[in-house]
This record gives sequence, C-alpha cells and structure tokens, in this order.
Amino acid sequence: MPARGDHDARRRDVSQAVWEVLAANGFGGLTLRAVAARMGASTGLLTHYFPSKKALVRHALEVAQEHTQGRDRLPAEGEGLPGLRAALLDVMPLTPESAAMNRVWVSFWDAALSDDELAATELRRYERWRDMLRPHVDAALRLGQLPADADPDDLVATAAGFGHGLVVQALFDPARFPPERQIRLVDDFIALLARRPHPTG
Amino acid sequence: MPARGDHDARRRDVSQAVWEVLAANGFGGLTLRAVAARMGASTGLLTHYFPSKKALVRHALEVAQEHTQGRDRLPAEGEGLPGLRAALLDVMPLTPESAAMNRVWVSFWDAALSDDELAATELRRYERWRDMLRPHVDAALRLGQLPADADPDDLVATAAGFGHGLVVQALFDPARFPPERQIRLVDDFIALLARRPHPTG
DNA sequence: TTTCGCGTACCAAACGTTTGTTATGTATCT
DNA sequence: AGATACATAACAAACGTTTGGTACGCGAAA
Repeated sequence: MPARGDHDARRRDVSQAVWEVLAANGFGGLTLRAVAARMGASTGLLTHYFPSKKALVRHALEVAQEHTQGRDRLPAEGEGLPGLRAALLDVMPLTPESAAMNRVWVSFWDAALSDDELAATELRRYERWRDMLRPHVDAALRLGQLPADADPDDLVATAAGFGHGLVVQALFDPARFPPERQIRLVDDFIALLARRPHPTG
Repeated sequence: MPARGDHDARRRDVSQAVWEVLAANGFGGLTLRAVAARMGASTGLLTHYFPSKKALVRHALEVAQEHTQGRDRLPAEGEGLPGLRAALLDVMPLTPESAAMNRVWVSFWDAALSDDELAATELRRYERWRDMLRPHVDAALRLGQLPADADPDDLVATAAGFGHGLVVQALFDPARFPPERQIRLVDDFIALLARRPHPTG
C-alpha cells in the first residue's frame, strides 16, 4: 500500500484506475466498484478522495488531458506540412497504448452527447487539438507549401476531421488499418494538401 | 391503441421508440423503462416482443439501418466527384433529423467498443458506407478526375474518414460548423482531390 | 346463436442484482 | 487525543428480467 499520506498522488492513482477501466469497458462500464477492484481497494477509498462519481470522472479526464499532452511526441522533422504530418500521426492508434487512449476518447463521445458539462469538455478538447494543428498549417501557408488563398481554419478542420475519422476506422477495423496503412494514408493526405491548384479549367 | 395484432408493425413501433431514446439519451441512457415510457407502455410489452434487451437493440439497429439506407438522398448531379460530394453531404448533420441520426451512431461507438457483436455490426456498417463511396471514386478515376495512380481503397478510406471526422466536429460544435460551412468544407475537400499532381519538385 | 376454450397482447408488480452514496467502524499517524 | 485513511456494510434507487393476471379475438362445440 504505497503513497499512504500522499493525497495528490493517491488521487492520481485513482484517476489512473478510472482510465484503465474506461479503456477496458468504456464509459458504459465505468462503475465505482470496477475502479476499486482495479486498484485492489474498496469504494470507500474512492469516496474518501472524491465526493461523487462525477467529480471523479472530471478529475480523471483532467489527468488524462495532461497525460495526453505530456506524452512523447513524434519530433517534427520540419516546419509546415512535415509538422502537420507528425501531429496527425501523433493521434493515430499506431500502438496498443495509443489505441487504448483513443478508445477512451471515442467512448467519451457517448457520455458527452447527453451531458452538457462533458459536451463542453469535449468541445474544448477539440479546440485544443485544432490549436495543435494550426501552427503547422500556418507555417505551411507561410512557406508556400499550401495554396495562398486557402482558409487556414478550414484546412485545420479538414485535417482534424480526417485524422479522427481515420482513428475511428482503425479502431474498429485494425486488420484493414494496420499501422503501415495508417501512416501511408496520412502521408497521402499530406501529399494531397501539397498539390498545386489545378492550373486551368 | 393501434396495430393490435400486427406483430411486425408493433416491433417496428418499439424499434422506433428505441431510436428516439437513443437520439435523446445515447446508449448510456437506453433503458427498457425509458423506451416503455416513450411509447406510453409498460416494460412487459417490450419483453413480450423481444426476449432480451440485447435482442431489442439488435432489431432496432436493423430497422435503423434500413431507414438510413431507404431515406431520401441528394441526387448525384454528375458522375465521379460530384457523386462523391453528394454521398458525403448525405451523411453530414445538415438537418436536425440527420444530426439526431448521427448522434445515435456516434453514441453507438461506445457500446460497440466493449461488445464484440456490436463491434462486428459497426465494422459491417463502415464497410457498407465505404461501399457507397467506392463507385464514385471508381468513376472519378475512370473519368480522369483523379490521378490515375491513386489507390481507390485508400481514397475511399480517406473520404470516409474525412466525412465522419467532420460529422463529429459538427455534432459537438454546431455553432462553428453550421450547414453552410459543412458544405463548403466538403466542396473544398472534393476540390482538393480534383487537383492535378504537383508537376515538378 | 350462444358459449366455451385457448392463444395473443399487454399491464402491474415484484424479483434479484447492481448502481452511487452514506454511515459506521478501525487502524495508523501526528 | 484527535485527525487521517481507509474497509465494511448498509442504503435507496434503478436496472433487466420474470411472474400472475386481465382483456380480447376467434374457431369449435353446443
């Protein structure tokens, strides 16, 4: 029984267990008893650190958010489009860990669709992700890697949509979307963006 | 009390109520009592027509599938890319009804992620959607609207991913993704595909 | 024509289980 | 001694499912 007396660390332990249950069972299978069992503890421990399930979930999502942002990222091998490529590959379920993380977020959408507070959280999460793509799009525009008349906001939304859409397909059909193909699809998408506009009619 | 004695019609009524509850509360909020209340009936009615909740959900999804395939579609204003455009716009949440339908399917992902049978259903559903996009991609290739060396399977997967990714963004952020912008984004995406390959380095 | 028997359709209620939450007890630290 | 950190147990509510019963429709028997 580690970290006895370390309040914050214990809360993080609990959040980690919440995350693991979510990855295994989705939001529909997230119960206090399942979390407690995963920790080898009792529900009393959970209520000792969190006043309610909602507070628990809220904190777990915050921790997950930090974890998502803090984890290792593919180094951008260049400015502009190469950076965009790296940012997209960064969210793809290329590893089991990343797949588990994506499963949680996709599962989260169900909960968010019928809970205003969670919906707001999801909205902010999406904004944050687009904000991560945006610098690369801006740089690509500046470097002339994209048509000068393109709308950066629209490009970011398109890239974000493409990425998440690919994530969902890969989650449900890993056989048809192995890592190599995911990478290839991202590369082809980047190449698509890089093409020069159709010269004439 | 209509349709007494009409077994199949009654089952369809039940499925419709299931669908409405799903649209309102998501899979997490789908309970027999909620379905019964929506119908103004008792849970006994539900179990009379379906042996279990799982069977009920299964049938509701089948009905929904037929409904999805049978509804009005935007006419393809041309072969190839215009057809692809129409097919993509067809799934976008441009109307409240379409938004409700998309909410159900996105919500469904959570349930499918932790249930093998539902996961298989979702896999088939995705295949079906890609199959709807494929003829248009093939036609576009045939008509020279796309680079001849492009892989049709990859193009279809890319378009499907883009479409669903856009759906999710629009569902959670309708203010930032009003119908006009959704249409514009689809148009720009089609235009992206239509561009000629970059002539030289 | 009436009446009986029986299957279908459905409601109301209750079943056992699981849920989130709360109360109580008991070590362990300060 | 008193606060902290839990486990244990109980709680009401909600869940899917089961049960007992009522009302109805209809072919066969009287």
